[in-house]
Order: sequence, then structure tokens, then C-alpha cells
Amino acid sequence: MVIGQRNTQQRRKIREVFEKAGRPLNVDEVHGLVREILPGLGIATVYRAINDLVEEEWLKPVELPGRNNSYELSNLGHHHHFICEDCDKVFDLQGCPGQMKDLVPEGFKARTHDITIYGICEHCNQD
Amino acid sequence: MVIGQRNTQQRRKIREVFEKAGRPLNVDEVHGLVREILPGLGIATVYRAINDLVEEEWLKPVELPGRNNSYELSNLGHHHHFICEDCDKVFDLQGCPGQMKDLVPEGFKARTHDITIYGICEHCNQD
DNA sequence: ATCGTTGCAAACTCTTTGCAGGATT
DNA sequence: AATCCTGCAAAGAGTTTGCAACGAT
Repeated sequence: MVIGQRNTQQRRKIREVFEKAGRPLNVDEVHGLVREILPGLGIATVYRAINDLVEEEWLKPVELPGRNNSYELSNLGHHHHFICEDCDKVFDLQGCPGQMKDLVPEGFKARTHDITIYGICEHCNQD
Repeated sequence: MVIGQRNTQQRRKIREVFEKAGRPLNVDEVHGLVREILPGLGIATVYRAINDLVEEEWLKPVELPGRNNSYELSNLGHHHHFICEDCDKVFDLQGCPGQMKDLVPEGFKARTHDITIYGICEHCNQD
């Protein structure tokens, strides 16, 4: 539900980890991070809180090929994602190559697009 | 297993639907299509046949954001995908905008990328 | 006091696996 | 005949839902 939410400890901490992360987080990452402070936190609570935050458009799902959804703050504008093949973390990328309409054949209508780049992140690249 | 496979009716029909489809198919689509001819076909058989075909590199998984894997013939070269938001089918696109390296920040190393375009396919666009 | 939220357990979906019978070589 | 494959059912992963107790308002 979008109205009448209560400001519980659990939901406060869940919002905090998203604000601090600066990159998309999946359900297990949120569960793990909040559990450092609230060890009893149940996974169903994380799912319910995230789904409510998506419904009220504070979070946006980041659907990535071949993996479970991550989520990020919804106020970020059009951008794309990088997946580190070493540490498996997801990062935001700035910019967009555009020209997507050229890829679409006659008769098809393009509405939007996702780009995912795979590689090695800055931190893992140092090893 | 990659060697010693047997040419069963089920596996023959599964290969046939991929050859005829001309676009990526998911497990349910394959199950549905082959069941028109072999009504007793079990879903586990479809999973096992597809996994074997992937292992021998006759098929390639098409991992798409927010949906179950589809699969396509592995001899298609670099290309991207279109998802119809109306009929939910997946189509192949020719070409690639390139310039992906420009999106990646200093310190990150890009290896490959996926592009998915969402919109309305030719057939659904006629309605 | 009300009623949204929590944790637990059960249910659901998608995929994989164990097994006994059946098909291909 | 050997052994791979099949269908079924059970088991796993990830996610959702029902419920009684709890906590925010």
C-alpha cells in the first residue's frame, strides 16, 4: 500500500542502505546489509518493503539479463548498467549511445531499451 | 552429456521447432509447440534436451531482463534482441551501435554487452 | 485502540534431479 | 543387451502470501 505506511525500524534501515549504496542492490544484498544492524530481519519483510517502495516509485526495479532483480533509487534518469563478472556487483553508467531506432526493422515500433555491459569493475581490476 | 546422444522423437521435434522458429524460444514455447505433435511430452524432457543442446553449443541461451531464458541457434553471430510488449515474443535484431567502451568509466574494463529494445512488433503494430 | 508491519511457515513458480520403465543403438 | 532417454514426482531456489503477534500512530 502506498498511503498509511508506518515508519518502522526495518523500513527505515532498508531505505538507508539504498541511499548509502550508490549502486543497485538486490534482495539478498539488502537483507545482508540490514541484518548487520537488525539481525532478526526476515527475508519476507525485505520483499514486502521493496515492493511497497517500488509501488510508491521511490525505488525502481533494475531488470538484468540472467539474474534476479536489483533495485535503485527512482530519481536517476535514463542510464544503463555494468555488471562485474568477478564480484558480481551492479554499477550505474552515465550516457547512452542512442541510435537505437536504427536497429529496429520496418514495421516495428521501439519504445525504450536496456543496455548491460559486462566486464571487470575498478576494484576487481586492481588484483 | 555431449557424446552418445540418441536421436529420439522428442529431441528431433525440439530441434525442429528451433529451426523453424527463426526467433528465440523459451522453455514453455518449446513445450507448447512440440506438444502439438507429441502431447505426452514432459516439461523435464524439454529442460534436459535444451540443456544438452546448449552444452554441445547447438543452442545459445538468450538471457533477457526480467524474464526466463529463451534459447536460439548458436550460429547467429553478434546481435541484439527486441521484446514485443504486446505479444511478449522475442525477436532478433541486426546490427549494433558500437561505442560501448565510451560508457565505461576509467578503471573499468568492458568485455561484452547486451542490448534489449522494447516496443511493439510488426504483427501487433497492425492492430 | 486501531490497523499497518513483522517473522515464520506454507504456497507458488521455475528449474533440476531421482527413479523405474521404455526406446534407441 | 546395454545404456541413454522419458515421464512422473519430489526437491531446490527465489518470491509471495496467510496468520497471529507486535508496534507505530
